[in-house]
Amino acid sequence: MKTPELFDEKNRDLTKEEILEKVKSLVGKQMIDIYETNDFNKKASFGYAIEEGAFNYQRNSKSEADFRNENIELKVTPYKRNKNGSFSSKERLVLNIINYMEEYKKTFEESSLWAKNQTLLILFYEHVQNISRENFMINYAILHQFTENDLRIIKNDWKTIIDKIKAGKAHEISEGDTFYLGACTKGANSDTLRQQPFSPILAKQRAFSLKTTYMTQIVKELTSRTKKTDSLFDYIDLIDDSIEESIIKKISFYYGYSVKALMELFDVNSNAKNKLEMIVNRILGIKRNLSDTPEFTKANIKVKTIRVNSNNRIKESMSFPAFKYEEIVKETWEESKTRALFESTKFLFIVFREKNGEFYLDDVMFWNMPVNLIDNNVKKVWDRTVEIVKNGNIVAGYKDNGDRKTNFPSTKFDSVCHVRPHGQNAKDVYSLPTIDKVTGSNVYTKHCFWLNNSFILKVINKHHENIS
DNA sequence: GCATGATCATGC
DNA sequence: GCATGATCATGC
Repeated sequence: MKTPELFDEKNRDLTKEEILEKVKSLVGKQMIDIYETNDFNKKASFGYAIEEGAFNYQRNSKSEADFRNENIELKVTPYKRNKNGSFSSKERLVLNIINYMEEYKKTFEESSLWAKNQTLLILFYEHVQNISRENFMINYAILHQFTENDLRIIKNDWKTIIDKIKAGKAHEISEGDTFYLGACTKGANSDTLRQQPFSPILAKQRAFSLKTTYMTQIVKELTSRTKKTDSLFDYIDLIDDSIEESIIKKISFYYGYSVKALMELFDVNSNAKNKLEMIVNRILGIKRNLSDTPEFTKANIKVKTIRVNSNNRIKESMSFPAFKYEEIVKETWEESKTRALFESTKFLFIVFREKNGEFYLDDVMFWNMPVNLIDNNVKKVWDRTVEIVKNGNIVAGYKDNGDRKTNFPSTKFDSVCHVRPHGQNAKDVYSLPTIDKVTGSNVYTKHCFWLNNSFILKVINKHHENIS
């Protein structure tokens, strides 16, 4: 095991060529190789082993980049293979901790973020289930510099975060606020709190980070040598450096057009089921789906088309991927998939309103769920759901037609969300951690969290009032 | 008429 | 075959 006096800080002054030379020798190496050839503690993280072992400088939390002469910051991060064979990033990439008391005084160019993270040397290793971490292998290394378009979006994201600090709302920062650059919680636990300059309320300690979805896009580019996906920027110009403004401006030009007129105008096949989304794609001039553009993938934006009936109601609530019963009972709320889903997703709502029997394009808005709703309403529903599953208490009884009635929290339980089936049919099931008391079965129909239609209506009506 | 259980349809 | 966005169907 290395002791500090053996480190040589001069290694932080290596030239770019020397750094890349060394990195080349690391690609294809397993953790165990790096531990052994560098006499390094096997319990250490891959990142530490590379910094202290392979590069022989002491790990630090300095505000300058690791390789200070070249201004290159070293990162080691995992990716994984999905069930369908594709690859995605396992985690967000954490950059530097945000000092709420200082960061707001700076311009982006002077920011701690930019000072340290202009150029990232990212080493990717594959995280594989059921193999010992010592055998994880570095498979890719890239010197990442932000493209001009990425940078414009990241600057805008940085400003969004800073604006929240300036408004005395550092405690309300959420990853869903921004597109590529997030502010994720970072500390010994989620209770690590810090002062903020414009409010007495202590805020969770957070770090700038590149969202998991942003990292996934990089992983996809590395792992697939084939097609490049449509870039949104091949079709639209960024206005005021913001995805948000650009898309709203382009779509809002067609406010008041009927679905029928838009379908004729953009030559959309009338039989298509997802015709509303197709219309939006055509308005933006995108060949495939808006949600498949790298920008929307990187920013984790879900596109949802919403129809408001003439009686000012939305017929359907909004569904999400089904949760796994066995998983959800093992999670804590803070670490749960459900919390992550609502915190990190940004929505693009495209609203069509019915008038005289026909739907008209009416509004476009980006939205993400405020943190207080996530940690109060959604948590309440989640807690109740977990309790029911844990106790084998899902089924409450049967209706006359044989349909089962459940104890899952309904729309009456909470104003924001509820739990309902979401599968191919009642036989589409996931296994239960506890046998259900009524059915005696160890499986149950897949369910998911749904946003209440009444809640969605409130969100879009409020937006409608604010702009008109 | 709505809430809730169930299911469809598409794409990978 | 399954995940996911979207919608149907009917008992209360």
